Amino acid sequence: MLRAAVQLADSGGISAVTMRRLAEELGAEAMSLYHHVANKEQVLDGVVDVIGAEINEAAARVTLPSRGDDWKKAARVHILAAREVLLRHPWAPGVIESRKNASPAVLLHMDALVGIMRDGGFSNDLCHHAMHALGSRALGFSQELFDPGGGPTTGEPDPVMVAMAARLPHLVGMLSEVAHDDPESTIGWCDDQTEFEFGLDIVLDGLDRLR
Amino acid sequence: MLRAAVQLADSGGISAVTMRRLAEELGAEAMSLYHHVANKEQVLDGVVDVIGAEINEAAARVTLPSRGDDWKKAARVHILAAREVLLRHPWAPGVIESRKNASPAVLLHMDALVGIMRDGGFSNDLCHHAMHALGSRALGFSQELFDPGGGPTTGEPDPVMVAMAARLPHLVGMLSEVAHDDPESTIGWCDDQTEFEFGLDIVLDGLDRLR
DNA sequence: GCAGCCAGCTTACAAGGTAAGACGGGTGCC
DNA sequence: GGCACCCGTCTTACCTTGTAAGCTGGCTGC
Repeated sequence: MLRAAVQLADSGGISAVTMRRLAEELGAEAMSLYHHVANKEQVLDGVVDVIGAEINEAAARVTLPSRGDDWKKAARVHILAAREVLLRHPWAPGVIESRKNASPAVLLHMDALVGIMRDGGFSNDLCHHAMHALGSRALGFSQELFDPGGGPTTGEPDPVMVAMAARLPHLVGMLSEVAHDDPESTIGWCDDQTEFEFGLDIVLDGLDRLR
Repeated sequence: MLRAAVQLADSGGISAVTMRRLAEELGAEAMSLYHHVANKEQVLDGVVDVIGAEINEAAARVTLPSRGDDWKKAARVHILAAREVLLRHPWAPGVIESRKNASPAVLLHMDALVGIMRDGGFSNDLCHHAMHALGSRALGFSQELFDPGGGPTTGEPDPVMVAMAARLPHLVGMLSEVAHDDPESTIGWCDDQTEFEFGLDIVLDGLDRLR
């Protein structure tokens, strides 16, 4: 059932996951699902856990030594492994963030990350701050604020936006200079690999300095 | 209409904002609203814009000089002003993240932030990276991964969680040492002021170093 | 005084989650 | 061998929500 839900989301986005469609996919009726889960929330919890398990598998494949200074490299590949999984499931970040309860699999991932930091010499207190500072980056994504799916210039320019642009001198100046290449390989708008790693490295470097 | 929507969300969460309830609040019928907006998405866009305007007002009240080394302090108070607004509207981060299109007011806020960085001597390219590295922190929040609303120990311990704990040595060790004080003044779980500022400072310091 | 528009209203529909029970077949106990 | 019980499934139906379609009454401009 959870596998089917992941498949549905992969092909049609998370909104494609309805109890009826899920049941249909399994050759059953919607209400039959309720003998296995209490409600849809539990389905989504389970889906997150499936993704979490996939992340743990991926992370296990790239484990590096993490003693002392090595912690940073180890944490980095750990996190980037998680990111690779999420790139295959672009709907997952949203679902993960919507969960009220922690997924066991995701907790395992976080535990491993804390373990790496402790190996690196972090105090428990610093680990705690570090996990918060990383936030969703620990799982391999960083929610971008706006996400113009189609592309920057679909059709003629919006007159409201043109009027707006005059009041955004810095932003317009910045964006006109910085072209957004490589629209592939992204989760969101500019959340491409480069930007993600840039932000990640800032945080990891900052933590290393505090270590 | 947008004001009423914000009020509804403030008192009952974002799920309280339905077209029918919104209309009722205004002494009208649901379908009447559709003469002013094309669909509910536009209502939410507008709501974000209202919050964005509130943020800009708050930020305008605490502007600091931003030349040279001062940029960091200026950016910091700018961002913390935004955060204060969002603390009054805990449902807003979720709505903001769900938007497909940028809100003019939020763009103004980001433009101001870029302006501060440029004053500080950032190149356009570094500004761009910086905005991505900040992500939602630029607006004053950082989505936490899990959000146990009620509290950590509601009722007796969940047996599944107890079994799980044995496999999470680092996490359990860390959390048992680090008690979570001050559950007030939070948006999410541990996203309290301290953690937010910790993460923010790491990023700002990292950017300052690259400046 | 009339055409036309504007903003509201009524009605109705299509999803979607899920409550309430009917049903059918297998199991364990007498 | 028979019967009570239970488990998993199905049918039906309800409620909530967004929104399509079209009616209506009053104001405005000619």
